[in-house]
Amino acid sequence: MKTSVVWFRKCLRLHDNPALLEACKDKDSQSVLPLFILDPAVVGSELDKISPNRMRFLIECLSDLDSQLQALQNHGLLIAFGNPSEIFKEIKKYSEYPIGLFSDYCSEPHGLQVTQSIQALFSGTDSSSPTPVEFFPAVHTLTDLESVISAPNFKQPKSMKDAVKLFTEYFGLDEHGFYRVPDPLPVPSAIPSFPKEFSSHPLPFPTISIPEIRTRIPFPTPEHECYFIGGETVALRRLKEKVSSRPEFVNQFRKPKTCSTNQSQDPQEPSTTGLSPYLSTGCLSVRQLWKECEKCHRKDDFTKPPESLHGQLLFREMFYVLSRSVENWDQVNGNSMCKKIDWGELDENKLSAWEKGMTGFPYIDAMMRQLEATGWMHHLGRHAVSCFLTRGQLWQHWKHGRDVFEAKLLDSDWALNNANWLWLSGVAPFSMPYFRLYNPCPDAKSSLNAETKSASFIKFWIPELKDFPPKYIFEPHLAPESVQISSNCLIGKDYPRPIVDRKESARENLGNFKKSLAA
DNA sequence: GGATCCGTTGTAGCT
DNA sequence: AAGCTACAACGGATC
Repeated sequence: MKTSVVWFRKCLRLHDNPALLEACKDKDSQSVLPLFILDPAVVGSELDKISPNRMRFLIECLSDLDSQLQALQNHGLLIAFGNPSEIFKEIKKYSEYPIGLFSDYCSEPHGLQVTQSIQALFSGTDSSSPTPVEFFPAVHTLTDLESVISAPNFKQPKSMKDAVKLFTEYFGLDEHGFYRVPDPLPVPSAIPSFPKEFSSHPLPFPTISIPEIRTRIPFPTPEHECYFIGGETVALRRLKEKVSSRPEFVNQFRKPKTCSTNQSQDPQEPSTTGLSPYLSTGCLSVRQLWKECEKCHRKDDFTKPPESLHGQLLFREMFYVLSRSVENWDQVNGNSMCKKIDWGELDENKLSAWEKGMTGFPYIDAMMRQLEATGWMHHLGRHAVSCFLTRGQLWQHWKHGRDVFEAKLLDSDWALNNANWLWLSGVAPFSMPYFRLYNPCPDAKSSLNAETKSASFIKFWIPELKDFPPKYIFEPHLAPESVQISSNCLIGKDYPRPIVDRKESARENLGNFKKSLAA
């Protein structure tokens, strides 16, 4: 007889959760302890390492998980607050029965280190019989990263072509040419009872309840900042609404053609699926999403990678493979995927103008204010603002932008965030001609903005410009003074002048980039 | 081994 | 409105 701990790590859900399912199926599990650990190394000891909005989203994920567990068990989620291996040390000592640990694999450096110390803890000589510890692979990603990167012929993928080759070999193809991705696992029909000694308080390790966490972060968040609500329930509903019930949308999906300035009735509803925050927190299984897209593809003709939704997921997978196999993935030094560019000294004013959405470039500023307020930004907006901050206009080191995204994005993901900054700043050896810049003022002629629809997006996030004629909305400093007066917004007073000349800075930066590459 | 091709999603200006 | 061409011109893979 044993107590099985199901440690929810990067997988805050009941569906397609092998750790939970196996713990429930295990004949020796006389009780199951569903556990989440709030790790100060991740969230900060004052819960201030990530933005309040990200904390808010996380709480909602945990709260949803808790109520779903309660429906299947006589108890809900236990939330511990501290260093995971210390907590497991205490759990082992305190538990009435031997502990079995069921969890999911984590590929991030901190996660790997934690996994290692826990494995050491459970294989220690202090217990008479070895206790089973299992970290299930291929839970947060489609592939088992360890087996991918340890394959004898493994080569780090640098393009979609490489990635397709790698994943075709890994999965194999079925008779219709689809990858043989296993079906997602079902939700367990019942969960063995909660171990009773863990339901009495206090426990010999720090715990924290959801209401307690709420009191410790700045609340309430204004309503318009809570567009994405965390949790598996919302994730599965969104999956159905955005993907499963829209085969035409899925089959015709072309990422570069989607609109970055959300032109639907709802100014906050993305033109894409908006599922990324649910993938990063593991409220939604990537395998489940893959399979739902595949079901659509089986009905009709469909777009192909890299533009398709499957293509987007393949990039995600490729970046995960790289993040696990490239040493020092988030560093400049010792990172084989990072070209050395002389970014010079940090310019606090430029960085802060960028972060606050006060650069005087409305498209850039609207994107950055949306990020600050809601924790989300369209992928092409991310391209534009990261290019703008680095090789495009402001010539600031990519790591500063990376840190801002890391703290604020609801879909923050260590592997992907670093990958995208390496790529967009031009330092990664992925195919990306460094001279290919994004225009921070994409005007009405550009394919990005048919007519003046984007103006409503910009006005929504930059109320200073709400009366401005769409003609000048991307470059308001070019509006004649009379227009500025009648639009109730004087440029340089009510809204900043552009902090750099966009063409001049681009020309200069291109030269600097070339110089650094030649050096 | 020099030429050529191509790269997740560019931009500007024309028809 | 969508599609074409020119722009500028890297670096790795392929021929």
